[in-house]
Amino acid sequence: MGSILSPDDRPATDLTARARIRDAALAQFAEHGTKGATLRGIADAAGVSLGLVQHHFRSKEGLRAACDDAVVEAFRGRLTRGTAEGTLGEPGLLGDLFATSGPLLRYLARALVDGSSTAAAMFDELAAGAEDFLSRTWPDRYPPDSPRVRDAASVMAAMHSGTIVLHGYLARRFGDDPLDREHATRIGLAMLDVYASVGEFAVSPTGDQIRETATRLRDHPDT
Amino acid sequence: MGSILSPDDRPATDLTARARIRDAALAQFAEHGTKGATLRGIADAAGVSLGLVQHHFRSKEGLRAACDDAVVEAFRGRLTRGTAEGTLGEPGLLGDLFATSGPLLRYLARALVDGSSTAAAMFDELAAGAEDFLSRTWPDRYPPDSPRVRDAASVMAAMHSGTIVLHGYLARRFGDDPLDREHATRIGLAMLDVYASVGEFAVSPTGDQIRETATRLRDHPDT
DNA sequence: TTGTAATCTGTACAGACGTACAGTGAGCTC
DNA sequence: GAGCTCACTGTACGTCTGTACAGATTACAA
Repeated sequence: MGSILSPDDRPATDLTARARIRDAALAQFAEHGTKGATLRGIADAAGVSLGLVQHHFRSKEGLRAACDDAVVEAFRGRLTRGTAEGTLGEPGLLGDLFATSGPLLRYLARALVDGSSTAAAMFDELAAGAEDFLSRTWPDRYPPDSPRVRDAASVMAAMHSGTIVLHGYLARRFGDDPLDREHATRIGLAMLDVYASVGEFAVSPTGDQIRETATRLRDHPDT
Repeated sequence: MGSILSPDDRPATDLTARARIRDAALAQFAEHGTKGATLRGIADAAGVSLGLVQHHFRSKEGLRAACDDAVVEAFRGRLTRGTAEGTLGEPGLLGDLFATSGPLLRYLARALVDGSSTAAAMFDELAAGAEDFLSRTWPDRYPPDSPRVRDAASVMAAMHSGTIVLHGYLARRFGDDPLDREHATRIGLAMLDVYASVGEFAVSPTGDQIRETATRLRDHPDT
């Protein structure tokens, strides 16, 4: 049934037509966006007629909802487990996430921009995990529910999601698509490098200076 | 002429029709994407007829190119200056970037995902700046043109761009849109927080452990 | 005033889109 | 084997889209 959820080696013809349509929709939505993808294009990619797509999913919105469901189904275990273990916000999870099936992440990346409620929920879950991580690791710096931890966690979620949303540009610069399983860890390792180095920079005198300038600019927005 | 480039206080009716159309297109493209925005919707928003849009920009692609030109025009000075001063990759520039006109950044964020050559060039410029910054600040860690600095700079560019691309989610969580000038510095300050803290984490024993796991996973991709 | 170019409007058209629906055939039950 | 359900196809319809184009209006130069 899964096709994408449990990548078996069976040829595509062995899949249910319904699953084949959903997989094709996942790819088309990911590549062309919600508006750009067409039911006829999806039907062609799945090797079925336009009518069958309607028969199984009623409408375009219904098909999109089915794609959303497939994503949450695939990520549910991973996310809830991450939340339970309290490791959701730690950088390691992102690498784990990258190890997941590429098509799903590609779809999620587009859905994040096209604005689906599922993607929004996932972003919030990521931010909540980051908030928990920050508050747990540096309780004095990030008191739970403080504005500071809320801002930092939100931005952290956006930065990490950004590497998924913009994976196409990374693929172009890397030579390999980082969303393919064999190069999944490459983003994670680079992120560790960035954090280690720019982290040094952030606590350096120059970093303090930037922080002061920004703070002054925020409190006294003149010139 | 500028309208967006030099925000004067004159009412919209004082602007050239051509400039009004371009401004409306910027906003519509930013909100609905290249595919989702329609020439009729743009014409309505600008208060002109559909025919006039064609007259001034020939085609939808022509209008999009004009929007791209407006963006590079607005950013050219800023970016070249940043490159000359060698400050393009430093975190401070992002705050500077955020202080620019909101509509332009919103358009750029969408263009980055919809895939315009202009957006791609700007991403590359950002990555090149980050590469320069890393190599200049930590020459031994990031030898110029090494794979390591290339990976780190690419991911850094993606993370920073991510805060722009996903600004809608930040706006929802912040309560204020961070792309409005008065809250421009909020993202920058939060980023400094994230870098300072996660930077500590990245060089901690736990960070080393994650790095080792990821490296082993990369070199020996078995279970 | 006449002529010419630029600005601007309205209509018309071909194609692509989502959706509705009649119809076909295979499998299954009673 | 009659009846039924379900997977599946093909066609048709109304709407929306980008584009083309004729014509009206204005600005300006000769």
